[in-house]
Amino acid sequence: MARHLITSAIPYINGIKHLGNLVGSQLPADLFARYLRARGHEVMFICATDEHGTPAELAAAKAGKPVAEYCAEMHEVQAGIARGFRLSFDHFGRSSSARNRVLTQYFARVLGEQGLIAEKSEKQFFSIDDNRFLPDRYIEGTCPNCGYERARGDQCENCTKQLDPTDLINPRSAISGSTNLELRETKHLYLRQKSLRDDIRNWITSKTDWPVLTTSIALKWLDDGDGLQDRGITRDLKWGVPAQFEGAPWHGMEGKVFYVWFDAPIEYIAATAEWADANGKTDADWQRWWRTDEGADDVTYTEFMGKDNVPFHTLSFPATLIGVNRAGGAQWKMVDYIKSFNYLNYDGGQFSTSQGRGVFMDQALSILPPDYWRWWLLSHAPESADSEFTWENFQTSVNKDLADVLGNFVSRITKFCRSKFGEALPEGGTWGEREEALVIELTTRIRAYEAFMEEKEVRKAAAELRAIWVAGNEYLQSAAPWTVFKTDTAQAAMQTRLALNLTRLYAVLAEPFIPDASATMLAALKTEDRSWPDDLRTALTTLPAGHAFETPDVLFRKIADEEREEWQKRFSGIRS
RNA sequence: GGCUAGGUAGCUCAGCAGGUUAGAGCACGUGACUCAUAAUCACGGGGUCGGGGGUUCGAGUCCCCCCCUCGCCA
Repeated sequence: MARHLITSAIPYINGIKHLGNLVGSQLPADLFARYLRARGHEVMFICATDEHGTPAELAAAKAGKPVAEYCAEMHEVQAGIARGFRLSFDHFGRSSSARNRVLTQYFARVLGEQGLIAEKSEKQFFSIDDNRFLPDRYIEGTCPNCGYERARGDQCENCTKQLDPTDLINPRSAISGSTNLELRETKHLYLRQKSLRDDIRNWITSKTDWPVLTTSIALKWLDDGDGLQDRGITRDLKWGVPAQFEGAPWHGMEGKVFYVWFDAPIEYIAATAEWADANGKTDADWQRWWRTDEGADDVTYTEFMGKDNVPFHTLSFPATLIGVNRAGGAQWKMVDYIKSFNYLNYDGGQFSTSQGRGVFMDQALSILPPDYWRWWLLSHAPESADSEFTWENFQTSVNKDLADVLGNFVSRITKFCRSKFGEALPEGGTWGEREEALVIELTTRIRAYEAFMEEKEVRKAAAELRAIWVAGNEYLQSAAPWTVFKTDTAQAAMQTRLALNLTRLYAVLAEPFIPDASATMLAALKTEDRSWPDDLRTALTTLPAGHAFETPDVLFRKIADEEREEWQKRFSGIRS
């Protein structure tokens, strides 16, 4: 019995995420959380929406709504889709919550008191017509290097040259197109990460069991070029956590907010506090997950994210926590393991939110139930390298694995039993060599499955689970109760009873991957016994002779070629 | 240009403290079975492990060079 804190990278608020986002963080995190719960561990699984920043303000303006209202609505939309995919968050929070505002300001204050925050003055473009400062990438102009007329202030997309907004010829606002810009002096806070470089490096290098993908990205940022740079943690915006507050160790930050990447990871903690608020718990109840001085010592904390999020989770957020812990007051839990993922590509190119390319979460649910997506995405998770979604692969994988191997197993044994013995587990017969051999094989495979799940080796766990399903079909095929029935009814009864117990076992083992089908299987077997198969002999005799069941409908219908072709066409275009 | 990861059967991938005839799933072929969602099970064909050198008794597995893909950074 252990305590596991699990967080998934928090999705940005301005729209519905695509399947690549889902498989890179929320879905594998959910798999892990469900598995650990099934094993009887205490789990706190946290996610949230990341709501601050310029993109949210602009999206709200485009929708003609106040930004707070827009975020509240989009949060509900994303929460609904998460439920649709059966993501089992203990809490799905909001980075715009009061809890996050308080915590973010608290962390900033302590960092300031520790001398880890510097004030810097700099010049930034202010758009008079938009009445706002413009982030680098929201300024467009002519590239001084290649003459491309739509270069962005951070980089020219045409010649890839890195730019400073002031380099641009004829700069204009990307929001309104206005050229009525002026450079204004503005003051910002910087997190002095540079001074924490050695602490961060020591911490990273102590994590010898992390995926190379995670540590190599972190070390690269630590050491490349001039090494880790101090990072601006405030912005000239209205929508965010106010940077000037009572007790702040600085002045003159009125009208400024913390940068979205400063408050977003703090939301992991805040969302746990939101969980406590929403469930009538006390501060101590959430602090025992995050405060090592308040009982979080025995917590194992695992983060899930796509590779683009790694720098923030290996450098900026740890820098914040190291700095605050240094103050000697509250001691905050740092991550124990970061599971990072590569990208999922779509049919020969990239998924793209901005271009609307690929399949988005709401669209996916509108054409097929969540288990189909969960199974395909997890069994093809981009762990060792980028992987690719194609409709053909999706169709054959899902039809073969779910419909033929698992679904048909359940179908054939329940229907066979119903026609020969009726809808209750039949009595009689004794185990022989074939059954003993099955116990040995399943024991080996289930122990391997457990190991892969604990190591968060998602694809390998999926492959092992599938092999466990196949073992059931092999058993039935060689036992052939339909033939045995003709000469030895009792023996056929034993074989049937065993196979129906296998069905319960499959429901328990597969629950982290395909929770809906798992629930359907248990309901059909009229049992709520989800006990984990520590001992296979026990697991395969859990349902006794005489136990009634219901023959379920088809568990997974197959995807037809015509459907696949239609979807292929429908999703090849651009989402509006 | 620098760096990370990768280039293994038609497809998706595993393998690598270096060691007998290189593995899995899908696809393909043959057979078995008929309980089942035209499902299942068995067997089989198929790879000069990106290319070239080197170390070694022996190299997808280590070293060097080159080519290609993806990403990050400059």
